[in-house]
Amino acid sequence: MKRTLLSDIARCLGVSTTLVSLVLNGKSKENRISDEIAAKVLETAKAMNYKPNLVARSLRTGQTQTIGLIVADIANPFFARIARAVEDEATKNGYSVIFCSSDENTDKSDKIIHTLVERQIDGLIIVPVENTELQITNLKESNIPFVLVDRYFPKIKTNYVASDDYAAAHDIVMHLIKNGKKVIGNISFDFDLVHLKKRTDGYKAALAASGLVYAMKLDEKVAFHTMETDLPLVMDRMLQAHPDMDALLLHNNQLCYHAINYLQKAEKRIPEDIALACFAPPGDFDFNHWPIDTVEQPIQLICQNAVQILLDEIHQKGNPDFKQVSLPSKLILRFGQ
Amino acid sequence: MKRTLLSDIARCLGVSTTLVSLVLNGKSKENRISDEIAAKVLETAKAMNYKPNLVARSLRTGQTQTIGLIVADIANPFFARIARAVEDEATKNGYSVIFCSSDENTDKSDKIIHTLVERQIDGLIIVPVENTELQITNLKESNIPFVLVDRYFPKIKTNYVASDDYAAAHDIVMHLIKNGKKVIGNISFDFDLVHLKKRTDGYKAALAASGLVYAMKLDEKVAFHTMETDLPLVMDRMLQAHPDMDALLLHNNQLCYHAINYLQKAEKRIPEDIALACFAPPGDFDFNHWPIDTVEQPIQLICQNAVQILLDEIHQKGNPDFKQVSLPSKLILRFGQ
DNA sequence: CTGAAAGCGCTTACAG
DNA sequence: CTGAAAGCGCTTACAG
Repeated sequence: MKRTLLSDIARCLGVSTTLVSLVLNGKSKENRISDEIAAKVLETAKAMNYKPNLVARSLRTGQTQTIGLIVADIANPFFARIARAVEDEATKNGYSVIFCSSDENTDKSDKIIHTLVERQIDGLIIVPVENTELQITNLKESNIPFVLVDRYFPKIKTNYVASDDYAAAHDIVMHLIKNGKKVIGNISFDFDLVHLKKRTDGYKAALAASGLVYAMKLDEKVAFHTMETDLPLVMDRMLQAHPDMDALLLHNNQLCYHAINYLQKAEKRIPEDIALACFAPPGDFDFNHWPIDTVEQPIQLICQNAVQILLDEIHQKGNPDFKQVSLPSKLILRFGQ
Repeated sequence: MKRTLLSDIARCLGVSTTLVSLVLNGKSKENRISDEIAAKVLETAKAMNYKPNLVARSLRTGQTQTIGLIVADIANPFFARIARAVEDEATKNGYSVIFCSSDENTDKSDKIIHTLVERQIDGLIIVPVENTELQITNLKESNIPFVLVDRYFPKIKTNYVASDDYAAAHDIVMHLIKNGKKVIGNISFDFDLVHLKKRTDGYKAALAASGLVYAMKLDEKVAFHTMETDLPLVMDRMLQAHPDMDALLLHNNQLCYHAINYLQKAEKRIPEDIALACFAPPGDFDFNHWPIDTVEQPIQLICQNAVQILLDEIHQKGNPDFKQVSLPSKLILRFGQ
């Protein structure tokens, strides 16, 4: 069955395509099109099952009503939630979203950005990979609106929406301390990304504020792609240097799962012997057997803000001021007081 | 900075856009374009940082190199994995993917399909919602290639790739029985979808094959959107009717989390008092404290197959035969033998 | 109140 | 070996 075109409707009614286009786009009033003919157009379009070709419209208007979303890995629940939140906010505004996974890989990130730009997306929501400052700078120069999310580069002036990692790390470590923990470790990733650095800074600040000493051997990093094998080695090292370690802050939920695994094998009790706290997607530890403190980032709010900022910029091109938003996380404290 | 067009390159070199287009699309040889000029075109395109406008190309060729993906909820880890697997296979073949969440809602599914069709996607991968037979039939008539995934409608002839739910349910219940369980419950969703029915059929078959009686009060369903509150009520009813219930098959992982919760409150041991088995995304219970049997569907294989079938159909339009694939799941048995 | 015509940026028969 | 021209299906000044 051939698809109906604007011109089919026009021919069928003996009017111009201009007329039909105007009516179907709800511009009858502004163009003083008679109610009678407008009604007939609407009716005929429906009867002929007309569906506009959005590609043609896009070529003409220069707008695709599509935004690109770049995350590290859509299969990871944290990014899956970001995707959903972006989708909802975009859909509400008539936009669709094309997603791509960067796998924290610089080259892949570069390719993805190019593809998305060639596809003429109207804007981009990006969870940036480390060492992509140049890609982001180039993007700025090409005048394509974008908003960084979850992470950002302090040296580049861009829009971004992130969460308050420093405060969250500080506060959750304070909770550990308040519950008697004194030798607290910190495990991050070896990414050169500022949000991780801020978490570590927050951790350090909490120690300092409580008069606890900071020990280098309790402040470690693992490689993201090999965390499963790295984590036990790191924990071995930490416990060897500080056998009295009694709590641990982990920079994401997967690290925490591996830590649980490690502690079970080592027959340490959680949280009595070693308490765990980590950054995790909302709800992630709700059904976990062990009471683990988590920092839940306000994903939905972050994405709503990000999409809104993006759409604002799309609609008033050439806006020179950047929006930089930091939203508070939620602490879920599952043990002690 | 203005974007470079084909015509800019042509003008710059004093050749036609035809020439430039042919070269950039790697058709120099077929059109016997001199190596010299081809090289110059390539060089200039690079120097001018040319990025083709894929929207214009799409309008001309009638192909968008985009596939639409409709899942129930991209934030759900199961569907997030589907998204990732689809993305990888699509990207490998030069396609991008637009995703949409249906929320198991018929109207939403209808809207999404329309939007995607208007956007001229070349094909669709769909996890269909219940009661959308009509939508799927209409899609067939509009000649847009599509493949159903995870679920399908037995009454409609379409492409689909699913997993062998009957065998998986049968086999995992057999494992419960083999380990001494005799009063086994089954909790599904109240969706009118055949894959769920097959799971229940497999459950029944395992009971029958083992000489265990099937009890209606042990075979229950909950409403998807209210499972959290429904599940405890259902389990109350089951245990009231059969206080000796010693195992339970749950049709997805979330149900299982709520069941764990329930059993902990009831101070029942897992698996000694009541063993649990469920369908779950790969790896989902790897870090769980309780040894729970899971059926892991071969998501990656399903999606690779689905995308391949879709692309085959896109490239040889009017292909009349439907591919219907059922792939074996993997059983992860975590207790007993 | 309505229509003829140009144009978005490509690709691709067709001609030479 | 290369180019002029049509056309994909819309939207939108512009004219009347």
